[in-house]
Amino acid sequence: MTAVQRRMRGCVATTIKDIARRAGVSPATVSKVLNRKDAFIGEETRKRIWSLARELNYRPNSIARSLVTRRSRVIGIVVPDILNPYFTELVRACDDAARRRGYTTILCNSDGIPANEEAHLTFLAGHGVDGIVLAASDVVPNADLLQALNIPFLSMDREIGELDCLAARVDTDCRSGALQSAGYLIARGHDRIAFLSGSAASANTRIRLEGFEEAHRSAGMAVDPELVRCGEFQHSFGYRATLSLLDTTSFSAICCMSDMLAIGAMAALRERGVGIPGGCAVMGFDNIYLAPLLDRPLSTVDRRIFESGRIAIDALIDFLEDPERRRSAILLETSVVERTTA
Amino acid sequence: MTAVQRRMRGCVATTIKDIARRAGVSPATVSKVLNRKDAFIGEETRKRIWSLARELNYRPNSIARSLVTRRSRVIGIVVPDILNPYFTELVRACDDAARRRGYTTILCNSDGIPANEEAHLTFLAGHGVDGIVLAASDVVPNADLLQALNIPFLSMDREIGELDCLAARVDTDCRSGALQSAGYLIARGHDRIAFLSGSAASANTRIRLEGFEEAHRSAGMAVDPELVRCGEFQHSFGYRATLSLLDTTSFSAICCMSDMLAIGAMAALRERGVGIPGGCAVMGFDNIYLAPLLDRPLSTVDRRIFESGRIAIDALIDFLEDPERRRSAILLETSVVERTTA
DNA sequence: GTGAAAGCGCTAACAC
DNA sequence: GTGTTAGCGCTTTCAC
Repeated sequence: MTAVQRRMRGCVATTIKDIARRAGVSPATVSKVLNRKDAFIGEETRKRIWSLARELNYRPNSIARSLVTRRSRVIGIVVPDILNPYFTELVRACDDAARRRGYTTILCNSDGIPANEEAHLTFLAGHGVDGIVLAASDVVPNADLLQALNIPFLSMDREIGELDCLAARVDTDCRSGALQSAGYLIARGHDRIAFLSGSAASANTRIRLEGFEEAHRSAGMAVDPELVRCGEFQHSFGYRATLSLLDTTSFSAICCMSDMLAIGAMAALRERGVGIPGGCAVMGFDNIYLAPLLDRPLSTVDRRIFESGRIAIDALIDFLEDPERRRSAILLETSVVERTTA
Repeated sequence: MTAVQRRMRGCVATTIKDIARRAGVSPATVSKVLNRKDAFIGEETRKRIWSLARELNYRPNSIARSLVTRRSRVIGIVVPDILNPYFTELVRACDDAARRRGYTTILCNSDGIPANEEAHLTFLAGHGVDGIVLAASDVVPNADLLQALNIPFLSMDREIGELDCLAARVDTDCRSGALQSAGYLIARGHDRIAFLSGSAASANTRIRLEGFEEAHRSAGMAVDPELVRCGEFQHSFGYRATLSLLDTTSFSAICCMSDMLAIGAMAALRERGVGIPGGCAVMGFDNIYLAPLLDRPLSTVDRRIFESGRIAIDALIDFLEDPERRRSAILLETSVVERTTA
């Protein structure tokens, strides 16, 4: 339909054939010149072809090119939800990095639903992406599918077994991040610290809880199970959990495992008239770009989100361009950033 | 290279030919069945083909399909910056809507730089997208380029002349939005209201200022030019401008033309110890998903961001599928949402 | 230095 | 009911 439309309006794009005809050479020659594989092409012809290309406003049809080269220079990115500021930033970082290396990205939101994720994966494969960045908080990826698709991918923020097409795994050292966060609070004299995190079943939560516990251990303290609340990494859970904590126990600080949890927690504290950090200190995690912009700039643990996106894309593209360059795991260090809430 | 790799590992994907061979029919027959254009195909053959497809794990190669059909079922989305929550939400809404209709999106961040925007536009054209959603706050699009590319597009939140390939224009009625916002504040007894907006040169600001002024006019009041500050729609400008207002004049409310401006303004007010809304009321604009989640839930003007994305995509796809269905301009109504800051 | 030919995986006329 | 043919726009091998 559209094809017909275009033709009707006389608006078919210029192809290398058009250029070839007008330059009096073959399409092959034009292709060589335009792709700079023109070592053996006469200076004269080369000039003619380039100027014709400009004049006729030639734009390569990358669909056709991909079909023959079997490379699309497109990378798929699968995240749970781009509305989550952590992923917004990660996606932007990946896109920038990819673009710098001449690649484009296609974004997919899985909403953390395995079925969606699988659908996206097969979709991306069908669309001929060269590689995939797979990021998640909780979901365990379908390793079989990944294997079957046989398309190079990079796993971000999640554990995954050895796979032929795994380019690398990049992860934040969240254990150490949680340790730093709790350590920071303990050093400031807090001894009843609440812990808010995502699903209790997820590796992400388990690992952070380990760090949290270790911080206590090395200070000769124990964690009161009453104070650890696991649910989701989202704002709403931070709000609800804090309200519930306030109702049932006492504490002088909250160690949140995401900035959104911290934002939710602060809303609850404010609602109950608890001062921050006086009545209760709050630590976030991630250091999303909003953290410093809040009414009350949030103290948090920096995960170097932008950098991690760049590193991930670079590792993936390195692998695509030379499969020998496989990296096993890249672990990013965290650091506490002190602002006003703790 | 990659192709070679795959072949080496013996992992070429199943094609329609493979199925045809094993089913003892021609590729054409397989294509017909798989595309459900199988009115004249025997029940028996049909069954065989489907089961073979499943068994061999067939996935259509959409690159090849696009090349011949000249349709990709991909829509390009160009926004200034996905980190801006307004655009994050818009993009997510567009993506959801597109997906529901069987399309995918490719996202491009222009950072509001015309050169980037043009690069993205030609890039998207080269990648065979069926249509483009072009969203911007300030940038005036290159109409010539759009015309030359001749690819259907939809203009979002910006003015644009008549163009052959313009599917529709969707816009929020920001004049009325600003009017409502100022009217709301005036009705609550404020008579010195500051106005914070984006670039003074942009149509977006001009239109909103008109609404702001009209609200004053119809209340028999005048706008003190001292109180209107134009710069950017971003947080940092809201912060700086509020500080400067505080230093130079007096006012009891701020009418912000984006929620991010409001967030910046509130940070400044808090820094100076001005209570909200007691010392100064704050109205936002957009109603981004963060607005209700803030420490102090933000009163604002709802733009129905999600809905606008859906409407835009639907209008664009309607046009793609039937160019008769061109819509001129779609204007979305705003409404005040009252929370805690005004 | 350049071109002819083959083919990427798929669809669409039209023939049988 | 099904197959044949002819491409889509491009790259690439190999022949000249």
